[in-house]
Amino acid sequence: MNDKLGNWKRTQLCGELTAEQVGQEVCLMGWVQRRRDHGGLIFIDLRDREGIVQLALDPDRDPQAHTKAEQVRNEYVLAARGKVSPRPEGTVNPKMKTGAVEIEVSELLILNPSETPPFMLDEFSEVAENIRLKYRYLDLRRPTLQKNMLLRHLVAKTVRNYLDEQGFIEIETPVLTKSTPEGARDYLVPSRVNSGNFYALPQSPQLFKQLLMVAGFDRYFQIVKCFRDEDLRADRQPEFTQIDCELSFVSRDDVMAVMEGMIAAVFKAAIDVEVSLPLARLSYAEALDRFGVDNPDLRFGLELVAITDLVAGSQFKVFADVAAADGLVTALNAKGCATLSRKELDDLTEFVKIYGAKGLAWAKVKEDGWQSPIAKFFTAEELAALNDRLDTEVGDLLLFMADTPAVASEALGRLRGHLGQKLGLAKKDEYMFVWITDFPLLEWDGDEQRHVAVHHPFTSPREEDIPLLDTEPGKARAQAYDLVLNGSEVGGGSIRIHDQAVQSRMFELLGIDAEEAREKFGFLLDALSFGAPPHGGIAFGLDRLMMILTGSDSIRDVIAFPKTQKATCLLSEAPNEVGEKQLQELSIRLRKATK
RNA sequence: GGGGGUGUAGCUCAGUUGGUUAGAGCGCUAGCCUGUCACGCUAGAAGUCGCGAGUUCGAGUCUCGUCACUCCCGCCA
Repeated sequence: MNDKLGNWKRTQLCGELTAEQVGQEVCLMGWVQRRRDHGGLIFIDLRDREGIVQLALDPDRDPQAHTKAEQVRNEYVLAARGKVSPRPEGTVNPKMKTGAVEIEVSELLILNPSETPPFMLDEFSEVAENIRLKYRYLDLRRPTLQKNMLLRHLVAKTVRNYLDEQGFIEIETPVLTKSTPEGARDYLVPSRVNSGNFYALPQSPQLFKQLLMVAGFDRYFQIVKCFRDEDLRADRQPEFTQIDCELSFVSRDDVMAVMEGMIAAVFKAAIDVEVSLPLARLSYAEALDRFGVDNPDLRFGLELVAITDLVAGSQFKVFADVAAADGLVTALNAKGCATLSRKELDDLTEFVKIYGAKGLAWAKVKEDGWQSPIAKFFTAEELAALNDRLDTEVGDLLLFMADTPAVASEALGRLRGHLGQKLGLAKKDEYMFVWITDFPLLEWDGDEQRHVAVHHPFTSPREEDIPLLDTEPGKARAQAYDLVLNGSEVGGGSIRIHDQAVQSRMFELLGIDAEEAREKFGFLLDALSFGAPPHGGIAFGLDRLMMILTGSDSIRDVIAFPKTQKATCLLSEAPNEVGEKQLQELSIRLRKATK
C-alpha cells in the first residue's frame, strides 16, 4: 500500500533550497533521482522541476524513516519532512545548486513506487529517440527537456506581455475550417452532420486574421497550432506553433519595427542576449547573388562571386557553354582550405549533386599558381582576372559552379552553408538576424503551366509594381519579408491586398477563375468590399525559434509530444484504425489498399 | 516517390575472413558497507542478434525482401 498524502503540505521545491533556509523545518515532494545506501547512512537525491536536493537518512536519528528508505528505488515518488541543515565540513558538493545543504529527514512517505525505468533519467545517458518517444513522459522528466519546456513557457509569456503592451489582442480562430487551394496539403476532418463534406485544419489563420482587421480589431495576435500534411524534417513537424500577428494601417516598415522589438524582448528574457536594432536587411535578389539562398547564415562570410563574364570566352567548354546559354558561373573562395584532401573535395562534389548540380570544379591556390583540373583551360589574363575578383591568396581553395542560375545559386549557396558548419565558422552562441525583403510576387510553375504565389495569394505587390501585373507579372515584387536567423527562416509575412480589384486580379494570375475564386474565397472578397483597412502581418515559427534559443538540433526537443518522421506518435500510437461504426457515421468507406 | 545511416541484454555499444557456449559498461537483483553525491566492494540474473526467406556442413556476420527510427532531395502558399 502506498502512503497517503494526508494533510502533508509541500513547503517549497527541491531545487529552491539554499543555505538561507538552514534550520527550517520543510516538507518536500518529488522523484528519486538516485539512492546511495551506505549500509548505515542512506542518501537520496530528490528531484522536482526546479532541481535536486539531497535527503540524508541516519538510522541513529530516525530509525523508522531510515528503514523506509531502504525500500526506495529510482523514480519512486516521495514526501519527506525534515530540517534543512548545513552539510558537514568537507562534504559540500559545489556541482549542485543545493550542494551546501541537505535535509535531515525525520518522516518519509512513499507516495508511489515506480517500475525500473527503461532508461536512466539523467542528463548523461544518450538514449535512442524511438525509446524516448515511446516513454515521452519519462524523457520529459529529464533535465534537458524540463529546461526546454520551461524556456518555451517563458518565451510565450514574454511574447504575450510584449504584444499586449503594443496594443495587440489575442483572439482565437477556428481549427475546423475550410480547405483552400494553393499551399500545403491540408489535413481533412470529415463532417458527420454534413455527410460527404470535410473541414480542413488550418495551415495558418491567414484569412481569419485578415477578417479580424476588416472587423476593426486593429492589432491581433495568437499563439496557435497550424497543420500541414507534408513530409517532416529535422526542423519541421506536421503540427507546429506560430506566433501569428496582424496589424491595421501599417506599412511594411511599421510591421518590421514592432516585430523586431518582440524578438529583442524574447532574446533578452530567454537567454539574456541584447539584440541590436534595427535588424539588418537584404533584398531577395541580393541574398541570392551573395549567398545563393534566401535564408543565408550571416555568421560567416564566404560569399558567392559571379564570374560568368570572365569565363564566357574561355576555352573551358563547360563554363563557356553555360555562359552562352544565359546560365550562371559562380564561385566561392574558401580561405585557407587548399589543405582539403581529394576525398573531401569528392564529398563536396557529392554534396552539390543533391541540389541538382552536375559537378563542382575546384582550384587550390599554390605558390606557383592554380593546382586544378581546369587550370589549363584558362589564359594567363583570365587567371589574373579570376584571382583578382576572387581575391585569392596562396592557400585558398576556389570552388566553381556552372549551371542554370537557379541551380548554380542554390547548389553553391548550400555548399557555402555546409562549409560554414564543417569549418566551424558558424558559432552556436552568435545570433545573426536578417530581414529578407522584396521577394518576387509570383513564380512560374512549369509543371502546372501557371504562376504560383511565392508567399501566398493575399500578398500585396509593391505599390509601384501593380501596373506590372498586367504587363510582366513575373517581374512584380511583393511587399513580403522573412526573418532569417542563423540560416533558419524563423518568420515571414507581408502587407496584404486590401483592394478587391487587385485581389481578383491576383486570383486571375494564379489561374483561379472568377467562379472558383468566388467559391473558395468569396467571403474574403466580400469582406474586402466592406471597408477593409490597409493591413499586414507576420507569423513566427515558435518551434524554430525555440530550437535556436535552446541550441537544439531537432524540433522534437522543443515540443512536448512530437511526431516521428512518418508523422506517428509512438506514445499514443496515433494515427490508428477506427471502427466500422465510426466510419459509417461519417459516411466513409475505405478503399482497399492496392499494391 | 527517391538517396544515405542505424537496428545485438532494460539502456549504450563491441562482435575479426562465415566456425566452439554471443561479450563489455551502465542499469537491475541479492549480500556487505555511517559522509556519499554518475558512491564503493562481492556475487547473480538477464538475448526472438528488428522480422521473413535464401545460400551454406555451419549465418549476428553473406544475398534478397520487409519493418521501425533517423538525415537529406522532392514537397512545405
